[in-house]
Amino acid sequence: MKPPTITDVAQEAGVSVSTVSRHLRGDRVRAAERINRAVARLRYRPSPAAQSLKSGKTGAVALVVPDITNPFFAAVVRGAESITAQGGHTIFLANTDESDAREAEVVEDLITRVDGMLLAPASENNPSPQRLADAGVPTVLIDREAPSTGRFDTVLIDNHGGARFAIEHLLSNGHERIATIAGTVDSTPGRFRLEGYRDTLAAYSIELPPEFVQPGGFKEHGGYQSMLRLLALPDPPTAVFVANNTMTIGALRAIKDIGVRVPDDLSVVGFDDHPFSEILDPPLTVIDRPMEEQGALAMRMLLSRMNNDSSRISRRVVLDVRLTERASCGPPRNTPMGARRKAARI
Amino acid sequence: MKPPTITDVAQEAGVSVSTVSRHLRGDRVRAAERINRAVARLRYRPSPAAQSLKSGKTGAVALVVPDITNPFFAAVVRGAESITAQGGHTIFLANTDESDAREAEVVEDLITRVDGMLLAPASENNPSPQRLADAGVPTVLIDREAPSTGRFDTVLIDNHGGARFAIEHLLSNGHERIATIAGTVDSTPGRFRLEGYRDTLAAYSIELPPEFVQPGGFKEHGGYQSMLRLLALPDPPTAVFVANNTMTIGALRAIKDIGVRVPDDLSVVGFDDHPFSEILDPPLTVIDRPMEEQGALAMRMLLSRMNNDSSRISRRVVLDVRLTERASCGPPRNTPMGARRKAARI
DNA sequence: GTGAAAGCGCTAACAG
DNA sequence: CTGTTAGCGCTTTCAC
Repeated sequence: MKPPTITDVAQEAGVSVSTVSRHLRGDRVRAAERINRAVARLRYRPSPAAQSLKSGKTGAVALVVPDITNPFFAAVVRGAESITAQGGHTIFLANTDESDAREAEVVEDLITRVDGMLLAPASENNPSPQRLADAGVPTVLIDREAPSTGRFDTVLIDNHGGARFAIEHLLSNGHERIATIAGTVDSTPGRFRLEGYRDTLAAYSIELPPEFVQPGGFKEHGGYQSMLRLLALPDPPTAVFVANNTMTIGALRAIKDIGVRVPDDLSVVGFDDHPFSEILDPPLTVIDRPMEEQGALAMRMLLSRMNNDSSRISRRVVLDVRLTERASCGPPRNTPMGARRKAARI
Repeated sequence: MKPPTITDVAQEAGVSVSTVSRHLRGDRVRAAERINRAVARLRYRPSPAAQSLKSGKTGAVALVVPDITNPFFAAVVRGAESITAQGGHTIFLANTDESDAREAEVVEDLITRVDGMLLAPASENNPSPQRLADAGVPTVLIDREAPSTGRFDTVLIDNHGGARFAIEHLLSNGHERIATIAGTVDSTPGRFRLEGYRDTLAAYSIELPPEFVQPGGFKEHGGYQSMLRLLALPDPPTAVFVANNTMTIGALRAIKDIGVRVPDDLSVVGFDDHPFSEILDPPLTVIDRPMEEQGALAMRMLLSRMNNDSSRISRRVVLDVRLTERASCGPPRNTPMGARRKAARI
């Protein structure tokens, strides 16, 4: 019942193991046909363990993301897979659930099992990229930078610009009391989307109370809680920029629970599109980006690193984002005088 | 720059490799402290390739699903991970995109890399489970059965009953012209949800035109197209049962595009809950099930198979589902006489 | 307790 | 073009 080995195949085909090995790896061999038959008859499958013990290559790459449920990361996976499809690399997918601790475990475990890694670190003060570098595992960072910036190939998007687009869109609708539900602030997208929010408001000389920035940790529940707090403010915002799609789901649930109307009572802009965005009532205005391309690009860069490119200079790509306007934004409602007065005081 | 081996550690600690090996696997050893220090200093990590070449075990299990984007499968993953967390098994996740061909590739590739597999086959006439059985890889099927039913441990849900709950709910609202957007009909859930629909209608002596069954292939786009076709019928249904969550998204998009109102013009019941279901307008009535439990249970069964349990009899678990009533169903609207006449003719 | 040594299945010189 | 052979890093007898 033990699986057949290359020796069994060699015997069955009446050749030596090296001939079998050569044939399997593509060399021209006389006994090709006989070997094929032997392989088929025995249902021989080469042992990856033996292969990688010998060659030092595993034939696999890992793709580690904070949240597979998020359609953004799902798209990244598709993009990455589209590149490996033809070439013979297995992709191992792993989920860290936005947790540094979980990521450390996962990376530690995968580090010896793969030839390269695509990683979207849970946070910026996260040792994983360094571990990978120390272990000599080619690594490309996706969407999030490493503490020691500049040392890794990275595929980012223009988070700061995206936030700016969102805020300016709200501004152009006449809003000033604009709040944000921020992501994990020590992650690249969380940080820059928040900075984009702040810088844009500052550029328009708008000052807002600190409670207008609510942390949502990129999780649905965080979005829900944050929106609840925002809505409970004595002087609530007339517009909210939510820094990712999962938090937006939570935020909209809170909005629904409270009975606030969008966009009449509150305008909303999300970050990252989602299949559901269009069927919401009203459809959601979002900042969108080339998701699959981000995954595909990252995989191409990784493959190139793994193949040869040992250049010391790391590449840092920043992809553009754009505003997809739907119907969740409108002019601010008439604020009661009391609210106005308080607003003026800030 | 080569990674340190167990020999390096042995040298550094001044003991033999076997002592190091023993210590690492938990045996009591005198030089424990010294070995630990050597391991740390050298940053030694055992080579999984060498370990599994020797032991025949990979320390990994695979979890292969048709669509990671689907929150149902995401929940299954969480459930499965919750079981392995403590124990030392790496989980490799893989996506087959509802494709038999892709699944064959993925399974073929993983078959030599793991000690066991959790698989949700893309369809019932799919050779993968058989391949796994032939290769002697312990396998537990999730949500979908194998052609040779009864030979595999399987964790299912009551698809037929779920469909019945949905149809009876619609019936109790006064609907008779009930259509369905079916999933992949050659997959277990697709088949039984459709049979549940048919059997329930038959039990109430309701006959409907064949166009009332539209295939959606479990994909969002399929749901969209199917709903479009349903709505374009000269005599459209007053209610629709959509056989999974992703198709429901597509169906609702079509509904929105056409301008049909839910539940006024059309009542909708979905299968499988989704974070978005609650924030839709109206919130969606769905058939719900214990998703994480399905994953956790499957993983427990797999682990038990891998550990010892070589009993020939396979276990087949069927979990209950329930109707989560929200607001997407109501009484049928007044049908114009023309429609009535045609309906009577069927 | 510990060490020496035999392989696990495969690849890549090396010598024909 | 083909066969022989030496390991890759580790676990596990087997003797001590």
